[in-house]
This record gives sequence, structure tokens and C-alpha cells, in this order.
Amino acid sequence: MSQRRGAGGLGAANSAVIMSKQQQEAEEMELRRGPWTLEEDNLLMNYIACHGEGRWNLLARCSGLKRTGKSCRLRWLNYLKPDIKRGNLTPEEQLLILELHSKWGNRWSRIAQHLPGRTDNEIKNYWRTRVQKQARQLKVDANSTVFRDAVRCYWMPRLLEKMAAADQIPPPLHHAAGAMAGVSSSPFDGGSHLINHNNVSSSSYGHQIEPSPTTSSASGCSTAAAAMIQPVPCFSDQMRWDHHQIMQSSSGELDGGAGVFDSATMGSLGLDGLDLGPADYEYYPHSTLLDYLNSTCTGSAMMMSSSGGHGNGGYNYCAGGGMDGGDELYCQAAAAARKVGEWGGGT
DNA sequence: AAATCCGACAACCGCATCGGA
DNA sequence: TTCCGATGCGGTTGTCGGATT
Repeated sequence: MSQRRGAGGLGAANSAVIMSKQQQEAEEMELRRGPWTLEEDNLLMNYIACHGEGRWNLLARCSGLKRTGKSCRLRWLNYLKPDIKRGNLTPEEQLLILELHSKWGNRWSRIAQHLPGRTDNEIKNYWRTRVQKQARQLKVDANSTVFRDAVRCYWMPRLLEKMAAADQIPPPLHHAAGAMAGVSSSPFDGGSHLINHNNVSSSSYGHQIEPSPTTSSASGCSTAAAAMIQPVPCFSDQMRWDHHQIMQSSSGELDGGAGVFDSATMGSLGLDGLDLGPADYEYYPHSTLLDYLNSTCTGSAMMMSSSGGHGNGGYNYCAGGGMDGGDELYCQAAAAARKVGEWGGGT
């Protein structure tokens, strides 16, 4: 790393002629680069404990650290700060990231503001290593409509499923929880009345959510979902609204381009990134994201294979039949609405 | 057991923005 | 108004450790 850093990020043409200010500083002061040592961490923490955050260049000069102010700031914000949350991202956090990214794009710091204890760097890495990997394997652009909708209609519901499962909602009900992310019979009721029959009060997100008239067992969503919703008002409404738009659109807004994905890709995908446990397979006729995409592309055949039974999966959103071209990519709405009706007792 | 591959993460870079002189 | 330093942001890459061959 340090070798590359030694050459800096300068273009080859410039590097021989122009020396950046930072490089000059580095050479003059023999600034350290690369991984931080324990001693450096201690120095930084002690200095901040005494003087507080901020004025990073001053800190760098006065603390005895042979680092740039930038480097000190980054080390503190991304690693040493006491409220940094460690460990894997929870399904709730993943879901939030997916949703917020669909809203804001690569505004990592903005997204991070809604995930307490998580840094923009961590979120960015998650996106690149998990989400973009899926897109690469599917041979679609991560920012494409196709992929975004696949994420929304396939990935998000499963994350919601996991959250619901964590709340110990029985399978038929947590199917409905999954469906909540994908569809609704109206933009704002989201089928949320279908779940949380267990009246669970705990939240794996780490903060307690007071039951409200809209999140109670009578009409609310799962508590985990509710917890997730808290930091971002309109989150669930936006999601449901998006799907309402999908449902309302008979022609679909996709312009195709996805086609049917090849079997090699399909075989390579598995459940990468989704982190589902073995028990989850029982309920998912679409075991992969690619599966989902293919099903939306190939129209009725796959979709209808599951249209008959309870408990055989809630993600065959395709209404099937009567679609052509790009429409086939976008067929989850009607069937899903019916599924929601089934799981929810057809109310 | 060794070599290679790959995913995850930490860290750096350049550029943009902000605020004070 | 302009300049300049400080800070923040997003993109990129090196390193490390575990998995696979």
C-alpha cells in the first residue's frame, strides 16, 4: 500500500513534474502511511480525550502523530470513535441501506446518518462488496432500473422476512411481512395489517419502538420493520408507493435489456449476499435473485407454478401471461396482491 | 502443505464545499 | 470579493485472512 501511496494518486504525467503539497509534507516530515499501530491509536485517542475532536491538522501537528490531519480524522471517525458499531450489518440495516440508496444514490454519508454507529465507509464497502457483486454476476448495472427493482422486489422482501422471522412470526405471517415490502393493495396501507399478530415487542434493531396506532397488532407492521422505519419517516410509505406505481403500470417502465439470464450465471449465484439460513429455502421458490429476474422475464411459466398453494412462496409476483417485451420484466404486482390476500386471510 | 483466489475492510487520494481572514 | 486552510465526501486500492484448489 505504502508503495503505491508513495507515488500518490497523481497521474503518471504529472507525478514526475508536479509534487503535491501532501507529498512535500510527507517527505519533509516523514509522514507515516498505511495501517495504524496501537501506539498511534492511543496517541490519537488520548489527544482527543484532552482536546476534543476537530482541528485535525492542528491535532496532527501537536499530538506527536506523524500522520496527516486527514488521516487522523478518518481513523477517528471510521474506527476509534466510541459509538462505532461493530459486527455485521443487521437485516434491518441492510434493508435501510438498500432503500436509502435507491433514494439517494451514492450519498454514503447521508445514508450513514440514518444508521447510528455505522460509518459511510462501512456502508460504501457493503454496497460495493455485496450489492454490486450481485449486479455484476447478473451482468446488469447496479444502478439500472432492472436491478433496482429486483432488489426491491426480491432482496428487500427477504430481508423483511428475516426481520419478521427474528420476531418469531409464523411462516404464513412472515410471508406477508415480506410481501409488505414488495406490494400493497394501496399505496399506504401496505398490507401491514397482515402481520405482527404475535404482538412482539422486541426489536433486533436495538431500540424499543412504542406501539402506535399504526404499528399495533391491529394494524401495524412487524416491530422490527417498525423499528427500521423510525429513523426515516416515509420509508415504508415510499416503498409501498413505489410498488403501487409498479402495480398501476400495466406497461411497466422497464425497457427490457435483461433477457433471460444464462444458466451458468444462475448456477453461480446461490443466495450470495442474502445470507439466508437453510430453513428459508422451504418458503422460497425463487432461491436466487437471478431466479427472480428470470421469472419476471419468462412470464407465465414459472410464475404460475406456484400460484396455487399456500405456503409455497410469496415471491412469485408475476401475474403471468399477456405480457410481452419489457412488460415481462415487471410482472409481480397482481399475483403478489393476491398472495397478500391469501396470507392475510383475504380481508 | 503450499499456492492461489477472493471477499472484506482500512486507508489513501482528489475534489468539493465551507468559513474565516 | 478573493484567497486559503480546514473539513467532508465519494472513488479507489492495498492488505489481510479465510476458503479453495
